[in-house]
Amino acid sequence: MTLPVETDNNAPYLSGLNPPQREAVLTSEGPVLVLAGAGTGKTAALTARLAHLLWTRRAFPSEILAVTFTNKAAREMKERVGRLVGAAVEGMPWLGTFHAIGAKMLRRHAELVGLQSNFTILDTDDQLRLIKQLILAADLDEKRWPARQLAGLIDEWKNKGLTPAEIGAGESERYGGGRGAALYFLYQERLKALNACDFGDLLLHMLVILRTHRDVLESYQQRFRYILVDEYQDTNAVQYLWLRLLAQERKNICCVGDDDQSIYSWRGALVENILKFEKDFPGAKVIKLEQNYRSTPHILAAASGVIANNSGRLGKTLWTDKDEGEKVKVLGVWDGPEEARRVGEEMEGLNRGGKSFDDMAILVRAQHQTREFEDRFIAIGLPHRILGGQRFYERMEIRDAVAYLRVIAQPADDLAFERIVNTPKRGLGDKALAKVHQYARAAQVPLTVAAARILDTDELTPQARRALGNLVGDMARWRSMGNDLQHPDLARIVLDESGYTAMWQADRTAEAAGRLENLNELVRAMEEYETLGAFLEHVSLVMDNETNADEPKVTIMTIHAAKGLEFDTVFLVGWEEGIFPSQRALDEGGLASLEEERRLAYVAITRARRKAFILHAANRRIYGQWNSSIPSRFVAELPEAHIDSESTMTGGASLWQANWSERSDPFADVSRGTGRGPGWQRAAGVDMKNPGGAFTSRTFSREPARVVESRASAVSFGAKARDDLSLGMRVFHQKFGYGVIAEIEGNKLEIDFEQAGRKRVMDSFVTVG
DNA sequence: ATATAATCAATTTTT
DNA sequence: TTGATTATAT
Repeated sequence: MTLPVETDNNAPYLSGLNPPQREAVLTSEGPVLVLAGAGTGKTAALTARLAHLLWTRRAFPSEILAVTFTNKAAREMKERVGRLVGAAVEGMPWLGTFHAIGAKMLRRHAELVGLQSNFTILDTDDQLRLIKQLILAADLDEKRWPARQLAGLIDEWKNKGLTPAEIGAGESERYGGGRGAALYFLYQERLKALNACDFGDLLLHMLVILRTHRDVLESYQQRFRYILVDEYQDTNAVQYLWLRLLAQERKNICCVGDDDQSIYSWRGALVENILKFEKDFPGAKVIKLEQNYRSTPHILAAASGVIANNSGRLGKTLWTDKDEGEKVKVLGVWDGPEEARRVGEEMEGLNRGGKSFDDMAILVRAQHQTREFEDRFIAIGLPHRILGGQRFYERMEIRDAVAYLRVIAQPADDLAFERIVNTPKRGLGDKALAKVHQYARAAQVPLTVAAARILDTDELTPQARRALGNLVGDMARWRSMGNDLQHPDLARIVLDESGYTAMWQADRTAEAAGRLENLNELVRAMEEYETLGAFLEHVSLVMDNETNADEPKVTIMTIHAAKGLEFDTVFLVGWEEGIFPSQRALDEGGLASLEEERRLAYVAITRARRKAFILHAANRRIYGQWNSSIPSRFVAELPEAHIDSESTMTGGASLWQANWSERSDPFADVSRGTGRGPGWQRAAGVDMKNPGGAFTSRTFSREPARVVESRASAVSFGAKARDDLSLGMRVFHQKFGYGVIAEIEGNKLEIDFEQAGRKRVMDSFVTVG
């Protein structure tokens, strides 16, 4: 501390902070770990800390590294610091997400890993298409070895900070019969050839550079006098290694997080990072923020009661000076539709009582649960928005448009070229494209170059040649126009001249108008960026969509998406074993996963300011099958003194609760659906014979149901035809409706449909009717 | 080259 | 059940 304490205490950015928050702000030197419970004013402390460093001239804005996980968090921090210290934030070039900062650094040192500084950043979709090509080339069966699996594996390795050379035989065995590492290597080679990298590379390449180039590492160690990390419990191995290298020299690193809110282990986050902080940075000061400014005592007690069942916590005790408020309401209902109905009624009631729909949210465990509520709310006209669906930049039309721009900005971008070469349709199909590919491979040039050159040969059919010639000519023209045209104007011209806009104008489907609107919005968004390159960087890194808030709406979203948000009233739905905690987590990750699910429950409850509802249904339809369900074990973990229970079924909640204590493992004889494995088949077997009566099947049918032959296996018996069908019989088909059998050929039928005309169909797809 | 039929696979999600 | 993806038929 160089400045007198008094000066510090009077500083404007300290007003309104409680003592531990102040400590977190003022302890600027040395390693600091701030354990910030939910709703304890973490962001306030964090931004004040930044303001403090700047205000007291401990560092220039360019000397502070401040990393967050999401763009939203970065934006918010920028805004709030700006409010405290004025325009100085403008000069904070190193405040951003891990990936944005990684990209920024990597552009400066790209040549050290064999890239040019204008490399493209591929999104998951591009990545997957590229991997599919590799799998095809490697002569692997894509059925047995899905591209997604390899993509996931490569991602996992990158998250762990492993380059292809560092993949051991055991790891390599996880894909393609031991070819995992080799394919990872090929993938990286391919990326290099495309002058591209994926998200993982933004961090991994930089880690490699920092490790192998002392001068680069030292220059960053010198530059970053202070390092600040938000959501530290979410860091993965690469990010951790990165931070450790960068902080090694000055050791002024401040990490903020909450071990109880670690819910991203499935994408590589390591809670251990936060648990072992004191070991990593000896002499670290640990500061706990425990005063909660968000929720009522009942809500906090409910959340604490649940999370207390976890082991290995750092341990915090949240408290508040707010008034008691209402107890958490636990509501048991008969089935999913009733759950939606009750939530809707409750929300309308609150709204009549003067609460805005904006202050209410429904939190689900999995995205598909949103449907039930959407259906219901559309039916009753309750204004709502569903968050976390498709993002703006993931929409087809946006990706197409961006692909056009990428090809123009980056001629080596083969993936973008492939995407647009026949969109809109210009008669360049598989075989024409295959020729271009072949040429490109032989000549070792990008597809755009190959396309131009192949025009001089007679390889293509005349019409394909003409179509490709037009496209190549257009692209050349657009590229040269790029020099003396504003990029939004260029984009408009490209979209028009390519026929892309026309394609959607001609489209009479319901979505077409919206897509055109999106394209307009895209061009408008471009105006905010200096160059086309800067815009493309934004597109690949900043995948969030601004939701325009017009009329008040209730929000429906996943718990994951709700982290960091808060609402007056929160509805936590689907608290049933198998749904929450999710069966898959339980099956795959054992106790560790169960504890993560519990943290998820903790996050969910702590989103509520005034009132939380927790619902569970006795019956639920999952993938078309009715299943019975029992309340989540988390319901039983809620401390009784802080909840009000109600059940709309006779017998009430006590019936369920009793079930829990009577048997140590209530699932031992219950087949629950996981969607795979024999357990799923058993469950399906039970319910097929007893549709809608799942309650009975669970409680009274002790015998494991026989495995029912699925339709798929009947089909695989090939020519064996059904014996219940004959010529002239009237049958029903899902897609075509009713029709009469005109011919039977083994298991294939010719049917004259009343609406759709004559079709050939497999017999397993029709029912007698 | 495209439209249509069959098959598959269904947590959480950022960048 | 639904939707997305892939294979097949026109």
